[in-house]
Formats: sequence, structure tokens, C-alpha cells
Amino acid sequence: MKKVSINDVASTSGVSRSTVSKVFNGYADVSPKTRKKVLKVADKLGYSPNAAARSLSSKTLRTVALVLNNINVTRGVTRPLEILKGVLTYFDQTDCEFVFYATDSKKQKEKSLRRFIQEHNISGLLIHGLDISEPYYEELKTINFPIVTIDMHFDNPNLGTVSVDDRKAAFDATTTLLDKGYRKLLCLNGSLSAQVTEERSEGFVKAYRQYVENAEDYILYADFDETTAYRIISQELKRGREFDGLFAASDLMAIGAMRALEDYGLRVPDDVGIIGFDDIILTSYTKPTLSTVRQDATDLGMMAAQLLDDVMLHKTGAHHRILPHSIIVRDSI
Amino acid sequence: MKKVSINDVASTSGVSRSTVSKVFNGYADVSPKTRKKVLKVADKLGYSPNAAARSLSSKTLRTVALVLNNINVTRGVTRPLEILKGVLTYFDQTDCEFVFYATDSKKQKEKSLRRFIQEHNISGLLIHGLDISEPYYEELKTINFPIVTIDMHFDNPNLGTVSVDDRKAAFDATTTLLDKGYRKLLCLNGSLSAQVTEERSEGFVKAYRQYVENAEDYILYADFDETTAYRIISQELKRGREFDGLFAASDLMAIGAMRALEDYGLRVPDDVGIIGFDDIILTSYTKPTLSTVRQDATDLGMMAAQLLDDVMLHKTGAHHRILPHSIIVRDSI
DNA sequence: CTGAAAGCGCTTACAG
DNA sequence: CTGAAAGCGCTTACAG
Repeated sequence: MKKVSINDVASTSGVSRSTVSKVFNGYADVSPKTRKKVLKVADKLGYSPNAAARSLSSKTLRTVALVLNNINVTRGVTRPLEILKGVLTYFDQTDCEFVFYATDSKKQKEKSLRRFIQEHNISGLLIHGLDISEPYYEELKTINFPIVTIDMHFDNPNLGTVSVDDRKAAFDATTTLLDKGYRKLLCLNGSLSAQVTEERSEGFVKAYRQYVENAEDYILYADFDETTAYRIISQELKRGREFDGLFAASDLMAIGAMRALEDYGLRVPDDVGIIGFDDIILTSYTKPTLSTVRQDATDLGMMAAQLLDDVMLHKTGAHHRILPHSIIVRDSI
Repeated sequence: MKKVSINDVASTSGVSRSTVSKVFNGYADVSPKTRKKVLKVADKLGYSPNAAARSLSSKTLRTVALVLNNINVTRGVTRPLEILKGVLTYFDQTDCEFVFYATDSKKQKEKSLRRFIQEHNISGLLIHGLDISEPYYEELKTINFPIVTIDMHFDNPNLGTVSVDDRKAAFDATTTLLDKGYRKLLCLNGSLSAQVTEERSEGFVKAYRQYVENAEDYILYADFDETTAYRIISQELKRGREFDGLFAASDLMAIGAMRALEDYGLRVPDDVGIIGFDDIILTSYTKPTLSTVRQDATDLGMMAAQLLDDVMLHKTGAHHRILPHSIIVRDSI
């Protein structure tokens, strides 16, 4: 496959490079006749403008990046893929170049976000999945650049954010449990290194303190993982902890807890009602099926892309956009 | 954030652009002293070579692309993400630039693979998920370029391929069913528009014809999807089709079939034994848990990346590398 | 409406 | 060991 450049198109259609460029960039000051000829030749030659050259020379071409941290740590969690899908769906209808970048703690140490941005001439960036202990998290606190964070917010007024209202979502989940008549609740929250964790605690407390004094005391911290949840709940049961309703901050933890309860001889939802978070696919396949808080990750991705686009075009300042959540009631409560 | 270019580094460290470039490309003919100084300045300035410029000017820089078709059509299938992970894992340890490209039928019509390759100066490409009716499938038949296809093979000797041995895998799955004593089998195969389908049919037939005359007659074609599988199996049952063992060409179909059987009043594995294909996460969560053919998609991605790298470096010609599969026996047989 | 020329940020022979 | 210069494939004022 030999390369065909703008020069080839120019010479074989008998016009200058400038003109070819204008045609491909939709400038109006080209005669219809010329335009047509150029397009025809380009098509015959199989010409497509080189992205690197465009990115180098153009002042207006925008390239946006989606940075995903810790991809695929857990099988069964398709969230990153869904976010990616949403982001692509949005940017496919724009003229932006799209760059995807998967990172992790190690890579973050080697290359700062600023450098990545420079390297790829990024004009706007979406980022998801950071732990509060990671380098990029630190960097985001002070950076000034068109960035939209997904599921994380910072004090930094330069950053846009998109997420569900985690406080409200946790409040709603807890309230759902209470409405069903469960009164002795437990909240199996995620890792404190995740930003959403604290907010979910607050939501739980806000709802539950209508019934108990120190609602905080009924919160356990885990790591979003099924196995850990299984271990923790098993322990609690052995220690004699009594509860009849459980709000877990991830579906995987809810599933782990469900297994622990079963193994201990308790039944869901008769002895203990459970509600999870995320609405991953597994929730429809467990027995009993799992009630949960649904947040549509594809919508979240689209929303993030939209916000970033608005920010880049100065249609709006950076701010926090909320994705609506919903409570899905299945058989576990 | 103001950009810092090679010129900035050159001038503030008092050397030429050439020298800075040499430092960053690991050339040996730079004095240790100069190298150190340049690196220090670059670090202070936050300099990182611009990828577009490098890609434009360098004759040696390799950029590889992963093209994924129809990402995320089905929730719960993490395969694309796992492949991506494997590919990244491999290329992270090389000096290749990595480009990710999500496509679909519509995009394929708009931009040929050749054009994509030109646009991004690609020197090697990985591709997954094509249907035989799609434009890129057609294009791949004749293209001559370093390409490794994942889960598809072509007569085109220029292309490398990586996959499990689908014929053998289907044979092994069927044999497993037979070994467990099931004798009246049914094969619920995927769509004929997927390439693996025919091979799996062959594997099924090869194993089953030891027991029946026209093993072909016991193959049904669906589309890998749970709902369709449910519908088809329900129909067959109503029509009076009798079988005590089912090999499904995807776990999702196996699950759909399982539900159809249950709804019809049959029990798995007592009345009908089921084995699926892929080992998606759901298999461990259904009741009964699902036996299946395991293929590790992350390994597949790594293997594909490895092969592509070898081909690009002329360490080997394009050929077919087989990923080992294994039979996972769970409660459904 | 068209094209010559400068420039984007690099790399790479090549001369010294 | 170092640097001047050409070139990668484009875009974009600018002159005509």
C-alpha cells in the first residue's frame, strides 16, 4: 500500500495543495467545478488527509481524549466500555479527533496528564476511574484545562463533572429498604479511597437517622469487591451482628453479601432485604434477582462528552451535571 | 497551559534541536553531560515530544491500531474490553504508538480500512468483531498490510490470525456432553454471518456422528443472543423436539435456552445437560452454574499483539496462532 | 476563486 | 560529539 498525499491529489487534478486542502475543510471559496474534480480524484486515489499533519498544522482542529484508569480490573463490570460507547456516540457526530488512553498507577507516575495533553495536542479531556491516592488525582486538583471528570468531583473550579447524585441515590436506596419495612439496616460501603464513598455514607445516614440515633455506626467499609464483601458479611454474622436490610454500594458487593447470608443460613429477601448499586448485568441473573440503583453509563459518557464540548466551545463554564438515577426493584427486597 | 516544544528545551539548555531529539530517541552519540542537562531542562519545562510531529517526521516510529467493531452491543459481554486490555498490556512494553478505533457498519461504509490506515499512519493493525456482510470484511480479503485478525480467518495469506480452534472446541464440548451420557443432542449455533459458526458446526458433527447418522440435522442457527435462543428453544420444545443435551455456541444462548427449558418444565441438568461457549462472567452466577468452553480474551489480545509485532518486524510471516481453550465443567451437565 | 509561501514540531542524513 | 538544513503532510493568512 503506497501512501497518497495531498500533493498527489493536487497534481493529478491540476490544482494547488491549498485548493485541495480547502475542499477537504469545507471552505466556501472553491468553485463547484474544482471541488467536484478534486473530490473525484481524491476518491479514485484513495486519499484521506493525514491526521498527524492536520493536528500539527491546524489551529482549529480539536482533539479530545478519554482517559480510563484501571480498565478491566473486575470481570463482569462493563462500565468502562459503556462510558466509552457513550463518549464515542457523542463525538462521532462532531469533527473532533478522538484519542483513547488507558492508564494505571504505574503509567501515571511515568507521564503526567499535562505531558499526555502536550504529546497529543489535546484540546479537551474526559477522565474516569481515578483513586484518590493516584498521581492524576493530585494533578487534577490544580490543573487549568478543559476537563470533565466522570464520577469524581474536585474543588477545582476549572473542572467539569458528571455523575449521579450519589448522596441522593444512597438516600433513595436506603429509603426503599425502609419503605419495605426493613428497620435494622446495614450499609456496606465502598473503599474510602473512592470519592463517591463518603457521599453514599451521607445519603444512608440521612435516610436512616429517622429511625436510629447513630446511623453512622451501621456503615461498614469494603472495596467494592465481591469476595471482600463475602468475607466481611460472614464475619459480621459470626460476630452476632443483626440486620434485616442491607444497602451495598456496588452490585458485586451485594452479590457477595447475598452469598454470605445464604451460606450462613439466612434467606433473601425473607430474612434480609438487599439493594445494590450500579445495575450491572449480573443483577438480573442472580437468584433472587437483585434490586439496585441504576445509572446508565452510556448516558453518563454522552453527558460527559456533551459537557466537555460545551466547555471547549465556551458555551458554558465548567460545572457539575447530574445524571438521573432510578431505583430498580427486583426480588431481593 | 502553554505548550513547550523542542525549541524551548534546545534554547534553554543551550544545544540544538537535533541534540535534544537525539537525547529523547536514545541515540548514543550524545555526551553524558549534554544528555543529562537536556533531560533536566526538559523535566523542568515539562516537555514531552509531540506525537503528531514524531509520527509525521519519523521513518521508524511504529503506530499500531486496534479496530473493534460493534462495541458493546450486548451488556454483560466484556470480551472487547478484555481483548483491549491484552493488546495494551503487550504494546505498553514496546515503543509503539497505540491507536484505538471503534467502528460499525455505518462508519465502515464512510471510511475504508485503507483510508484509516493512511489517516493515522498506521504500520500494523489488529481487528476484531467483523460480520461477514460488512465492508471491512470484504476489504480484508485482498488487502496487503501487516494485519492480525482476531477470531476470523481469511484466505488472504497476508493476514495473520489468532483464535481458539473452534472446530476442536466444539468437538470437545460435544464430547463432554456425550461422555456424561447425554445421547440426544442439539447444537444451538450462532449466526451464519459469523465466521466461527461453520467451524463449530463441523466440530459438533464430527463428535456426534459417532452416534447418529445425520448429525447436521441437529444443528439450529441463531444469533448468539439470549432472547433469540429463548424463543427458538421454546418453539422447538413446543414442536415436540426431543433432546437431552445442548451445546450452545455462546453462553448467552445457553442461558436463554436454560430459561426456555425451565419455563417448559424441564430441569437442567437432570432432563437436559447444557454446555455453552466463552466463559463469560454470568456462567458462575446462573442456577445451575453453566458449563462452558473457556477462552481467555485477554490472552487472545496479547497473543494477537505479539503476532502483529512479529509480523511487522519480519520475525515471522503471517499465520494462524491458536489460543488453547479448556472445558469448564459446572453444574449444568 | 486560486496558489505561493510560511509554519506546525519533530527526525534524520550529513558535514564538520 | 554537535548542529544546520531538508523534509514529513498538512493549514492558513495573504496576494492576486
